[in-house]
Amino acid sequence: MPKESDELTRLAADVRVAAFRLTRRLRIESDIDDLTDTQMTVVMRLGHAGPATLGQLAEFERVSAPSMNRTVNALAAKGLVRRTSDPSDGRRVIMELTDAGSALASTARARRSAWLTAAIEPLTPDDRAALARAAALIERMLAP
Amino acid sequence: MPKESDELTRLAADVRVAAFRLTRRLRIESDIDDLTDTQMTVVMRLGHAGPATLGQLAEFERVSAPSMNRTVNALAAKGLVRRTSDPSDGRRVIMELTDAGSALASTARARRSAWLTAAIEPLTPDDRAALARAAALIERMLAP
DNA sequence: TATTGTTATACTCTATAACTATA
DNA sequence: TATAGTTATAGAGTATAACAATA
Repeated sequence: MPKESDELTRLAADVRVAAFRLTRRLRIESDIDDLTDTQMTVVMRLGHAGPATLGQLAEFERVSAPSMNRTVNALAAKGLVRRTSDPSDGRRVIMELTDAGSALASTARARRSAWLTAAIEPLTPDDRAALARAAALIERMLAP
Repeated sequence: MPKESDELTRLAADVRVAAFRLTRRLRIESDIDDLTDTQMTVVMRLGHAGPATLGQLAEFERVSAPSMNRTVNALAAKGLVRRTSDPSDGRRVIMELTDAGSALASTARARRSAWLTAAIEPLTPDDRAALARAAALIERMLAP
């Protein structure tokens, strides 16, 4: 009979591997020409979490401010992101998606969902419940 | 009462978001100085799936052969990866981890597992079972 | 003086095209 | 001729340091 800690370690490894593989696959599904991974990540972040300052984006993506500035410049040049100044603090610049940027985020989201929805569709109600529960558990783990 | 398809879409979105967030967090946990994300990914791949040719690595990581060649050069310069020629086909070059590379992969794996194991440890047996089942389901979805 | 963003500069990652060696 | 890998060159991402504007 395996030790309790062995089971834990095994489960952690299984969850980790599943998350990495699924993420990789979903990223492939949502691949969009003319946008690098970095740029796509920022578009998805703005689409999901709404407008953000340059510093917030840099911190979340864990890149330097100059690096994020460059990425935002590229997205702005493509007409996907718009800069507006914060009325309450002149130092701050708010980044938000343009209509084209929102549309692109929606398209990418739809592609990802399409693949995953098709994969989930044939599952039994019990299986689906397990997935739902696991997703909720992970969200709880990640919560501050 | 929501339509069946709405539930599906919602579940797919929840699973997708959970996988992305967990992956991001796990990547941060395994951050190791002096190795870029790309380099670390290749080390983990070789550690997990064993030796591979340059072409196989490039295809799996979805980068060009020259790009992967450069990454492998960097890893070889750091003493983490070793090139050996395929005895059965002189064109091919097999990449494999050195002892130092294997050790580094183990360290990264341990760091990731440490965080996730700690997060799973306080869960009830039912919750753990849901995670295990979800991980197995995802592996099945990804299977060819 | 501290914070937010930007510019300057240098190094790494990436791709396409051209080249070498082997099948 | 086709395939696996490498080298050459150019464009994009990244970081640190220095600068500008606002709090």
